[in-house]
Amino acid sequence: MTHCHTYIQALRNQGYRITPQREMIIETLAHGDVHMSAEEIYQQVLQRSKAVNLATVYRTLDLLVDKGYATRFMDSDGKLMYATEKHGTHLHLTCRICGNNYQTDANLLNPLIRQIEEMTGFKADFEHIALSGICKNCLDQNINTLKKEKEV
Amino acid sequence: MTHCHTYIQALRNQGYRITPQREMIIETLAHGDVHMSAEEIYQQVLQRSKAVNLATVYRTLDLLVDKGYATRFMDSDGKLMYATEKHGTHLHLTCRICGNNYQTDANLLNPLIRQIEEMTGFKADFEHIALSGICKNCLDQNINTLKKEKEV
DNA sequence: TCCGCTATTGCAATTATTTGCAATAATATA
DNA sequence: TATATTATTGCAAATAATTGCAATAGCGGA
Repeated sequence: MTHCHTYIQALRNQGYRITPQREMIIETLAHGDVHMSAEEIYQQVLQRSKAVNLATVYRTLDLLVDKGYATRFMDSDGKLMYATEKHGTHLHLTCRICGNNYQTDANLLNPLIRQIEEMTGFKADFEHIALSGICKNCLDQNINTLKKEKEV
Repeated sequence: MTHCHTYIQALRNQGYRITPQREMIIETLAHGDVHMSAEEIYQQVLQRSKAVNLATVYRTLDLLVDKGYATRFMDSDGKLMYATEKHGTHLHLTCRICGNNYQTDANLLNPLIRQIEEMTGFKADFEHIALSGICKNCLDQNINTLKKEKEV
């Protein structure tokens, strides 16, 4: 059974109706890029069928997020993006000076997630986490500027 | 020197102009609740002076985020919130079944942040991290439902 | 103190996302 | 197969956040 059908079946098992729109949206998200915006998904679904509306895309994505099958997050430009667990846990590092994104080994998250479960019993979903800060490049090049920034 | 004046001085040092609007917005965010929405900040500033506009609030908050003095994040309802480092690193756990928020010891993040710095040289800002998942309560009560969810 | 430069603001328009409601359609049951 | 129930959709309106531009004002220099 393919990736997207897992979600579709799971939703059906929970009493949700499976419409052609929902199928196409889930498929597009599950088989598309690492992360996609609602508009991107909408445009791709439109190429297959006119029988879809942007509001429906948002609603379906919301449902997937509510159910834990997808994650909604803001990218470095503050834009809303969605991702499924297909690409696993993400740990992005965004430099607020140069704007570059660095991807780091998401396995670093595993101890944290495990510790939280031990301490609280909370079972975390896969996650897409973005940490903001300053990359090594900018730290090296802007040592004087940063010093001035912190002066009070 | 008080908390909000640190940011004001730092911005001034960087050549930004300090307007009465910016002062009030920064003060409200720095001395207000743990996290606030732009609208909440706007309403509070309005009580002190009519000389402010919601667009200005958003712009000032954006500037603070760009400079690393504040964090923008989505709360459990997908609503945009802002926070300063006053309340330190936050680690929220949001249950997607009951909707409850649990706050957990943010010190758990320290090893992760340290590890990232060692591996990549990336110096992370204070953060506000929200992990989605299922809390212990719901896990206990909904064991059958969850089983059904995962059936494929 | 005055003036010039230009960052910042208010306002209105634009864009992105959400919501209400009537029409449509998925699906269970007879 | 037909029907009933009601979830879901499309559409338009509403809300939340962003952007363009002329007016305003912060602040450095003379």
